[in-house]
Amino acid sequence: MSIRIGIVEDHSEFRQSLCFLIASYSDFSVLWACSSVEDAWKQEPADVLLLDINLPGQSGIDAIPEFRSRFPDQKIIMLTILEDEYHIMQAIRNGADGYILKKTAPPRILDSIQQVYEGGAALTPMVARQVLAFFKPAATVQDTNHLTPREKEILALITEGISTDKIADKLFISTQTVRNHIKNIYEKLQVHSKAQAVAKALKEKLV
Amino acid sequence: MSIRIGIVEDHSEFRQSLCFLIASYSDFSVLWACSSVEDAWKQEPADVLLLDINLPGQSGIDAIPEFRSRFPDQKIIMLTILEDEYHIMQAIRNGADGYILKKTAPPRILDSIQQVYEGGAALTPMVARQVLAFFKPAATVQDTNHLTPREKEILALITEGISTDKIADKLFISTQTVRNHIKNIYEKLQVHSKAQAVAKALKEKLV
DNA sequence: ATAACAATAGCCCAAACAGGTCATTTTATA
DNA sequence: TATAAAATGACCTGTTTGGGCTATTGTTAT
Repeated sequence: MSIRIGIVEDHSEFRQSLCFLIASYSDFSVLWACSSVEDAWKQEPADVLLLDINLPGQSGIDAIPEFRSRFPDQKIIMLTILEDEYHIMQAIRNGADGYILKKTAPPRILDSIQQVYEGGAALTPMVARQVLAFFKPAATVQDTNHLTPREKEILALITEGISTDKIADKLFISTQTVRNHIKNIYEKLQVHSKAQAVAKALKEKLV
Repeated sequence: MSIRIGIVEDHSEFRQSLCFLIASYSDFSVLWACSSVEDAWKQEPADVLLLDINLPGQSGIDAIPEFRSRFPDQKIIMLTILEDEYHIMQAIRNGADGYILKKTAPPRILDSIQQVYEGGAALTPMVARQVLAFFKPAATVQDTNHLTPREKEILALITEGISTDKIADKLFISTQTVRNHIKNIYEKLQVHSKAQAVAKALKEKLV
């Protein structure tokens, strides 16, 4: 069974090229292709949606939430020429699973579709760079200084809801050791359970 | 001129494999390969550095800032088996240009090196997904609506770190009832422990 | 060299928790 | 007035956690 793709792209030439490209691989098939968000509502859900931003009528970015609520399982990849921070971040905040540029080499576009279909996210390298840039100035002035690196690491894993045993597996140390670290964390944070530790860590941005 | 690569990887077998892989492409060459951060300081700057996280001595993540200040032009790609949020975000905050998993197919590893060398960033799809997840806080407002008022109330108390028994006392209902509510909350939030419930509630502002 | 700290690992016990199934009552609303 | 949803309560089982200990190995700083 091939991955069924929906295309929303108003530039007819590029839309045609995409269709030909996709049709030339047996793993992919074009379920439908249209030129506006409004037309897309009349279509059945695809596995993966290739969505342009600049469209006649509603913008592709603004349509993401509605696509998601109508067809929660349909993955959404933005395929656009826009590579500015504003559009990238808006798309991501609205829930896009991928953001790739039209100038991307055809095989890479198909790679991205495959990756997103498999549950990953796909970002063109230059887009990925801008996304990562958002995290650099962080440097979170942490009050956690009294927590050792190992303790911070374990607290972060607890905050992800991972059990003591799983943390031990992940860090390649014994369960006992993890439990000791947890006890020390509790003492430093003045809490008595994982739920409290998670609350404190998240509320005070220790993680 | 080929892209000169530095490798810091303590697992000798994997290090060898990487060297062979890279050597088999004319566009890439291994400038040096060593097994610890400490050894890496003795090497000359590479174009792109493949850096493991779990290493004897200093962790690859902690070494990123020093690599960056010593050799600002050297790109850094984390190449690791760790795919948890904590390590990913730490690496990004510290300034990594890429984060890919060791299980990545060899051609994709080389793709990533090329992309990073060209000024982009490279993220394995599953890593990209976790990074993007950081930007969608809203979206889940809907999800809270299916929690009943009583469930929200109890979730809030759990988030304060109060035990099941104490919650029962506070609400003048039996411990069993509280436990049933908690079970229902777990099912609706798709979690399996209080720590996870607190994390989800706080991260998605359900409380 | 010695003290302090971090990270590792183990033991025991009691309390808390998670998962499963079932049943009753109240409340809202179609 | 059916009926669906919410809130209440219970039993059983096995797992996880929290708190109390001790102890070894490194590393760091005095």
